[in-house]
Amino acid sequence: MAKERTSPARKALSRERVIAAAVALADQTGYREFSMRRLGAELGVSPMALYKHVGGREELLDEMVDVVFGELEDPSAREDWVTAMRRRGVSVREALRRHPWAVGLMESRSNPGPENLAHHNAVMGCLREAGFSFEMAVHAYSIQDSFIYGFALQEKTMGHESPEESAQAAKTRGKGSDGYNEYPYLIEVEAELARSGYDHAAEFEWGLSLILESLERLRKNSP
Amino acid sequence: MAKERTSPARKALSRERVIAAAVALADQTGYREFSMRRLGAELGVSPMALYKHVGGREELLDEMVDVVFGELEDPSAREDWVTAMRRRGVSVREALRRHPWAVGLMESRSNPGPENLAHHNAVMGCLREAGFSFEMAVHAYSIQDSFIYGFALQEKTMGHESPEESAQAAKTRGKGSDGYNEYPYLIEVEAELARSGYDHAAEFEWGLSLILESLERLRKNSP
DNA sequence: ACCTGAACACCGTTCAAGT
DNA sequence: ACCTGAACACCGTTCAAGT
Repeated sequence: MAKERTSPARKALSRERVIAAAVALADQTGYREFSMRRLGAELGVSPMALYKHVGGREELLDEMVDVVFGELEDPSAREDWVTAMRRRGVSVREALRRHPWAVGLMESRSNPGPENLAHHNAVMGCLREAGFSFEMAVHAYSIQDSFIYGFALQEKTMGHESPEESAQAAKTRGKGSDGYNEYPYLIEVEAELARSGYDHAAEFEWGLSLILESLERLRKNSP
Repeated sequence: MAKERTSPARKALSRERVIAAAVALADQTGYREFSMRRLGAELGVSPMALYKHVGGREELLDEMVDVVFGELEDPSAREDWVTAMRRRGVSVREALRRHPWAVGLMESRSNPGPENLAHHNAVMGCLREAGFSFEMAVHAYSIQDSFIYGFALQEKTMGHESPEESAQAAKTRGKGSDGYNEYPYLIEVEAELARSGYDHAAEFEWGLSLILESLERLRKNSP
């Protein structure tokens, strides 16, 4: 018999397997708990084995971020630009809810991966094809992504509660917070949120719509 | 002579001195390099001495973030709400340029400090007094902060270059990037940025204005 | 070729000990 | 009352050694 695996229990490591396991580990444990050593343990391997496949922590993070970019909706479809952008915006928010560790990272990697480049190209293409000038397309891209990533940042903090859950949270928070007495408008917020809750998805779509409709108005009123 | 300082060289530690030194250290070295041990060294003291004054790393970060909130412009002034909000928005961006380590942290601290609460109360108050309904004021607050913090996040990545510097950067980046050939719209971006550069301040104010003017339109057209 | 152990230079934090 | 040293349980990463 020719060359045979001596320890057959574990599948051989590969770059793809390391990256996939890294994303899964970060999804489960969060960014704070994610480490090379834990990832090694998760794969049943010494931490140093990883370095034969991924170069280092920073390079691995680059790859993980590109996995998330790969999950975003491609706006190149032939719909009108507003619904194309709305859908891709919603898909970014949803991807960042699945992968909260990616929130501060999507726009902070200094060497973007292929999925990242392809997505940026597709968004810019969608806007240019819709008739935006170059300057306007840059503005439109900037304001959308600022809103989307900023919203994701805030939502990450406030948690993934449903409207009902956040109403309950606000109610119990209101009890102990005597320190709020100097802040009448914050008391109103707590009281109203305790009544009706806070619907993150609805808030996101309200903001995204305002931005897209304003951009569409500008697009229509230009040469 | 009564009780006298035995080691006079170092001023005595205090909560305030620790917090101020922490902000200064983070400003200089960035979030990545900031640590309790380095802060101790900076203050000429063992790392463990800090724990008599600040409870721990997380509590210290809470206090540092509240220092930044204390630097924001108070929108309670009696101007019209649009310029009040515009000014406070600009002041948030500027504060986050002075303190880039605070970018992911402003909206992610789970127990807000007094400056944080006072600022939120003032913003909400400004919007309510301007005639926004409670629901609309929440929308208006959410979309503004999403945009502002998201913009700061992106700007932090791209660096604090002047328009001229970023033009130069885009030019040299364009040379080596043969991989961009599949992405025609990205090539356009690189080419245009190499010509005109990218003015972060102008981009920020364009986006903020679009949001504020859209909100003002909604406010005027309501009961 | 692929993986490992020991080591290095770091973390935050606890706790008993010093003054 | 305030600070320290040694220790614990972690990091990312290098490098010589194993198979």
